[in-house]
Amino acid sequence: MLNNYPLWAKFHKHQTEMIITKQGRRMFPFLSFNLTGLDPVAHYNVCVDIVLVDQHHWRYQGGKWVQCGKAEGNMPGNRLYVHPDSPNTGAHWMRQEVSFGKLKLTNNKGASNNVTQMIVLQSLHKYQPRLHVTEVKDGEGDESYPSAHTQTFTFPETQFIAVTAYQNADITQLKIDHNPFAKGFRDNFDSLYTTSES
Amino acid sequence: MLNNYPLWAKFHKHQTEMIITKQGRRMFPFLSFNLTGLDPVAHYNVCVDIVLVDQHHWRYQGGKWVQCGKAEGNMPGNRLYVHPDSPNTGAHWMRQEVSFGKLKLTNNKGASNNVTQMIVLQSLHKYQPRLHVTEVKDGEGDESYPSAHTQTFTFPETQFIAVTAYQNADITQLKIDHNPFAKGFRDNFDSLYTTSES
DNA sequence: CCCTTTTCACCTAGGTGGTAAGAT
DNA sequence: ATCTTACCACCTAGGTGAAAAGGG
Repeated sequence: MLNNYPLWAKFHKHQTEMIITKQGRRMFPFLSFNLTGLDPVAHYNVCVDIVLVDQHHWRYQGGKWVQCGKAEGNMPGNRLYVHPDSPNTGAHWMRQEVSFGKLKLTNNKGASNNVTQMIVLQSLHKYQPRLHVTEVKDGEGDESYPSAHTQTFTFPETQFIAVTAYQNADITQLKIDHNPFAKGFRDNFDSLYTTSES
Repeated sequence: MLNNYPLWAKFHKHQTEMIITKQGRRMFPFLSFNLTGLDPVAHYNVCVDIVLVDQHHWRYQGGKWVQCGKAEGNMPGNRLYVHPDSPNTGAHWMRQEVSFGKLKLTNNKGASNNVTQMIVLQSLHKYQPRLHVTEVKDGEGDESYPSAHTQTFTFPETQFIAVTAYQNADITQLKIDHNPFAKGFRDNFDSLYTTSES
């Protein structure tokens, strides 16, 4: 049901890190799911939120992530991202993978207002994304937090630590190797075009 | 209610042309509307279709568009484009302008299946886009053609002739002057940076 | 000292009209 | 002769990690 599980697993083995910036940074890998078992003609909201895994700061020290003091409780800021296709029919959600490629992570608490594309996190804390599928009845708005009639799914492989700069070089390399937008940092431009003529 | 009326009017004075291609071409100007008077908590589909204005071929001859023979009746192919935010609440649609910047026009009849982002037209025919706002009840799908409870709006300034290459140089120049993606064809790169230091 | 922000070159992704070749 | 297609250089738009600069 987690669509790109193999990629997530590769990162998870090294403790995934996600960059957060003021203007917002996409996740990589991004969340992508296959949904089944919905009523094709009922309407659903599909959304993701991101919750703290524990109440600790984390620090990268001596090549390892270690816990370090207590977190500052729950800070204000939006942690819910509603999929842009919401609300939509069960048939729509099951037709193809449901991806969150444009979800952005930020540390800018001021961004919590009006910017529904951003989830506000604290750097150096460990987070768990969750998927929510909520059936909506006519007349309900499209912005209520999932409550009744909500199914929630959690995939431990998608846990990550929010950072403002990568700490573990293994993670950096995995990002460079797999994110198309980081292609400029790959070394594999060697033997530039051993052209078919040469 | 037509949001970018002044721009449409400029083109309309010279008889607007829209390029159609096999893989689909965006409209420029694109359709953009401000909606009012909806029930904030009801759900609506918002869509655009494009219908023939008359039953004639058109030809650009001696600097003018002239009618020329009869059209081949209504060809098959999708002429309905559902706004990607559909279905959504009245509050959503009224919150900000509703734009159709990603709607694409094509002459590829094979594209009518599966590709809901494309509207299939015949070259050298004159068309009229129409806006439809349909209230949807729970349980109805998201793909039915507007029927009952539909308001339809027609703006004559958005009429255009579909072409595979521009005929009127005035239209070409208006496109170049106003479409950001055509900036490379503007002559206004003169006096390149009369920099503040020089 | 550790963490965050800014700026940058380098990419992906894809929307323009011009032009020349192709099709009818 | 007229219309269509394919390809191109040139853009917009924006997502990367690196590196340097900034902040507490």
